[in-house]
Amino acid sequence: MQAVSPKWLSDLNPAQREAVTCGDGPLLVVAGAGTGKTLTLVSRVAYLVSQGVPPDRILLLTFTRRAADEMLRRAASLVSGEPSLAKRVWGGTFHATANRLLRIYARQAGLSPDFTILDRSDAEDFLNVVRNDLSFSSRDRRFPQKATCLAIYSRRVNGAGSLEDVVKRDFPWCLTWQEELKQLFREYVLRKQRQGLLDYDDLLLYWYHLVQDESVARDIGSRFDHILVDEYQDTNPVQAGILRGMRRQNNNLTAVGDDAQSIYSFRSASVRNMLDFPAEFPGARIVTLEQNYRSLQPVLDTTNRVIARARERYSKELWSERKGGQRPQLITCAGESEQDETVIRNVLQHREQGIALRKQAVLFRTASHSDSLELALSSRNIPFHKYGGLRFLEMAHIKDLIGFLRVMENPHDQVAWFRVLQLLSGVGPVTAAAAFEHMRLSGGDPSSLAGFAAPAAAVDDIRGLADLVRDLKGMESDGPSGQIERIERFYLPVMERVYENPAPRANDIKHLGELARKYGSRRQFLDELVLDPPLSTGDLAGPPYKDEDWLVLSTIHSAKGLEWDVVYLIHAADGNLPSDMATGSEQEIEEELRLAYVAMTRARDFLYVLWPLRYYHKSAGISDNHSYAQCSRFFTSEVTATMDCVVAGDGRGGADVPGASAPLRLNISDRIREMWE
DNA sequence: GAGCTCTGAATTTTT
DNA sequence: TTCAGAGCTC
Repeated sequence: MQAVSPKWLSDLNPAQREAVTCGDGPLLVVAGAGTGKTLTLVSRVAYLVSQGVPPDRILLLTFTRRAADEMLRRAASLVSGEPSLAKRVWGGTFHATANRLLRIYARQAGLSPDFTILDRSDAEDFLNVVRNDLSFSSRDRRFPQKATCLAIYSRRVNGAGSLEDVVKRDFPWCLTWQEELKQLFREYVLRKQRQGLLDYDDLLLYWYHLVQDESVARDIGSRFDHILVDEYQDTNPVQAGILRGMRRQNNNLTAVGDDAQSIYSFRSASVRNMLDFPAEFPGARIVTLEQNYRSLQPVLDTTNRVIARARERYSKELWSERKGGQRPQLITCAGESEQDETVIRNVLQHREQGIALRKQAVLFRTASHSDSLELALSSRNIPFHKYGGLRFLEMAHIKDLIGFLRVMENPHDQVAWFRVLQLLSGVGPVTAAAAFEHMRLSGGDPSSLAGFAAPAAAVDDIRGLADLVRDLKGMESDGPSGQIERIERFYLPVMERVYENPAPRANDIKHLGELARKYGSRRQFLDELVLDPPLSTGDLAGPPYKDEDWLVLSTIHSAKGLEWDVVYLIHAADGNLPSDMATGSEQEIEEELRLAYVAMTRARDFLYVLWPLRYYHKSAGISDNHSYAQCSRFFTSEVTATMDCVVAGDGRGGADVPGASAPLRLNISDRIREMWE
C-alpha cells in the first residue's frame, strides 16, 4: 500500500484518476482519441499492483502483443520495487491468451495439447481442400472462393447471427449456396478436429465454450483478480462472452475503448459490445475521457467535424490545451507521382526543422496504395518501414519451410503434409494423398514415410524427405533454428527448381532462421509466428541501430493506437477512402468514415490529407489507362472549412473540393460441430 | 498422374 | 498483375 499519493497518480487529470483508482467491479472507460487511454490503463495496472494485487493475477488483453509489452514496460517503471511486473502480468492478445490457456486446459476442452494453429491462409487452403473433395468447385464456377467461404464461416461463428442472416446481409450473392456452405463448414470443422487443427476463430470458440461450464469457468477465472481489456470497441460477441464467463466469481473488469474508432467489423467486431457494456455487466461505472493531449486544437477542429457525421456513438467533443499551430491541409495533386513528390518534399522540410523521420508517418487505406511512394522513396535513398499488407509469412517459400516444422510438430496436419509433399518432383495431389494415407495407417508416425512405395518418378525425393524426417526426429530437443538449418539443406535445391528468383528467397529463409534463434522450442516458435507475426519488413532486417531513422508507412488499421508529429493521409479519393469495396451499406460507409477519423487523429502537430486527381487503374494491362477521381466524400464543406485547401505543384491539377486441474472433459468439439447440424 | 500452358477473373482492412 | 482452373501432353 502506498501511504502518500505518488506523483504519477497526482499528475493525472480528474477523469483519468477516477478511472485509475476506481474500486472493484466493472468499469468502462470511454476514451476519445489521444485522451491518454494508454496512460490510464498503464496507471491502473500500476495502481492495482500498488494496492497489493499480485501481478500474475492480472490479465491485460490488448490488440497486439507489442501493445501489451509496451504497456507493461511503462507500468513497471511506475511501480517501484516491481521490476519483474512486466514479466509476471498475463499480457497479450485474446488469441495468444487463448492459446496459453488452451494448452493448460486442453484435456478439459477435449483437445490434444499438441494442436497446431492455422493462420488465415492455412485455413483458406484447408477449406479449399474440403471444397474440392465435396466437388463444390468444378460443378459451378460461381461457387464462392476459398477466401469468401472462410469470411462467411468466420462471421457466422463469431456471433454475427445465423448462417442465413450472415449470408443475406453480407454475402447476398452467395444465397443460392447456403446448403452447400453448411455442408462445407460441417466437414471443415470435423476435419480440423480430427487433425488437431485450430484456426483463429477456434482459439476463441474453445475458450468461450470452456468458460460456459460453471466449474471450469470458476477455475480459470479465479486465476485472475482483475481483467483489463484495451480497444474494447474492436471486440466481437464471442470475446464479450469469454469475458462474461471469466468473471463468475468476481466482476473486476476494466474495458477501455473508443466507439468512434471501431474499424474491425470485418472481424465481426461490434460497437454494440461497448454500447451494451452497462447491460452486460450490471453495476458498471462509466468514465469518459475528453481532454486530448495529443493534437493541436486546429487538428481537433477538423477531426471533430469528420466524426460528427457518425450516427450511433457515445457523444464526446475532444478539446486540447495545445493551441496554435497550422490548420490541416487538404492537398489536391495532379496524379500519383505528384502526390509522392509532395509527401517527400514535406517530409524532408519537416526533418530540416528537426522532426525526425520516425516522428512522421504516411497512412493509407490499403497496402498497395504506397507502392509508388515506396519506389520514389527508394530512388531518393530515404529509409522507410512499412506496416501492414503482405506479411513475411505469406510468401510461398516461407510457408514451405514452416510446413516442414509443422508436420514434425503435428503429424496429423494434412495441409502441411500436402504442402511439403507436393514440393517433391513427381509428387502431385494423388501421390501426396497416398503418402499421407500410408502414414496415417502407420499410426501417424512421420518416420513411416520411409516405407512408402512411391511411384518411380518420386522415389528419390521421397527418400530425401524420409531422411530429413529421420534427422529432425533426432533433433527434437534442439530448438527450431538448428532444425531450420537441416531443413534448408533439403529445401534449397527444391526451391531452386520450383520458384524463379531463388536468391532473395534464400535470403528470407536466412532471416527466418535468425528469427528462430530467439525461441527455445519449436512449438513456441510456430505459435508465435502465427499469433504475432513480424509486422514490418524492417523487423526482419535485424536489430536496427539506435540512431537509425526511417519514415513510417502504414495501413490505417496497423496505425491504430499510435501517434506521430506529422501525418500524411494519402489517396483520400472516393473509391480509395471509402474503399469502393466497402460502400455497399450505410454501416460500411460509416466504418470507412471512422477509418478516416482514426488516420487523422494520429497527428500531433501537422496533418496533410492528399488526393491525386488523376487515378491510374493498376489492374489494366494498358499503361496510360486512367480516370479522374473525386475527393473523398468525407471531406464535406463543413470539414474543409477548417482546413487549408491547396493545390500541389503549379496548379495544373486544380479541382473542385466538395464541400490445469479437474479431470473434467467438456464436449466442446461436439458443440462446435452441432452448429452445422 | 504430373506438370505444363492458356484463359478468364478478381482485386481491403487482420488476430 | 496474380491466381485458379481447364485442358493438353508426356
